[in-house]
Amino acid sequence: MRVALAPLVAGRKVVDAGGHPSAKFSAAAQAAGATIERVGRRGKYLLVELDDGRDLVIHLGMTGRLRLRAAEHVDDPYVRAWWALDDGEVLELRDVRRFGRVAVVPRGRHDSLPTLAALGPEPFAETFTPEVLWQALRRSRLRVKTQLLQQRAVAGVGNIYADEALWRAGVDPAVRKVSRPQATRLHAAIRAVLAAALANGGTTLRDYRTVDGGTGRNQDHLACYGRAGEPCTRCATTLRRKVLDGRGTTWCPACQRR
DNA sequence: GGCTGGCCCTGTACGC
DNA sequence: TGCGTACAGGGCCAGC
Repeated sequence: MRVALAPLVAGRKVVDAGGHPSAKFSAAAQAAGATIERVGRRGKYLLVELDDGRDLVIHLGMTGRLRLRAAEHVDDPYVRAWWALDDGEVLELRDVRRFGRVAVVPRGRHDSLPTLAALGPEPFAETFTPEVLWQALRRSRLRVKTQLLQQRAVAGVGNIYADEALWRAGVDPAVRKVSRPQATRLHAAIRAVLAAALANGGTTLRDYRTVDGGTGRNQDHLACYGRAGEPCTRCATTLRRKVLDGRGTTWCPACQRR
């Protein structure tokens, strides 16, 4: 997403902007008048650096999608925020379920976005090591899957990739204590699952789209998520599903023993 | 400070 | 066919 978006908007001035009146999107208008310097990313957040020392922070939520279109008016009730650029194009955040979020904050000041402020290391950063993951996980008594979703131990792992990584690592998503060898396997699994997702262009379940409007292919490569009732590809045991701390969770009761 | 559970929101699937 | 209900999910927040 960031890679596709950055060359299209960097250097462009935001001549006008607006957002849905809800608290989640109304801040979009505050970017008007600023010029986009570069586009960065932290976890699931896009950080659009503005030339006036502020960051436009965009979280796509579950169903959010950014797209560029020509300026002529298109009536789309699901556009929650928009930024008109000086080249005549409009960057739009289309988010059917309004789970996304937009904020404009002084550069690096992310206090208003607690999850971003407390975000763990990037999964492919050198600082993210098996030891770092193990130390982070053992600091809390939350279930291991819940910790992954909190983004504190590592950034960018959502529900789908948490299930996939835990399955690949052979770790029960419900455990509250992870051994060092389990953490090592989980570290490798997280990187492998995210690398595969990137290589496949993302995971398309219902509403997800890439920046150019296409769909990802990773859903065709999922080994665990969404396959409850089907045989585990590793041991042929029937995969099961349950709600864990409010999130749908699929796991193999044989491969992922406590 | 850490943890839990509820809430937001809307399209889709399913049962009646 | 049409209606009602359950479900999905990321992150915030109130309450414990």
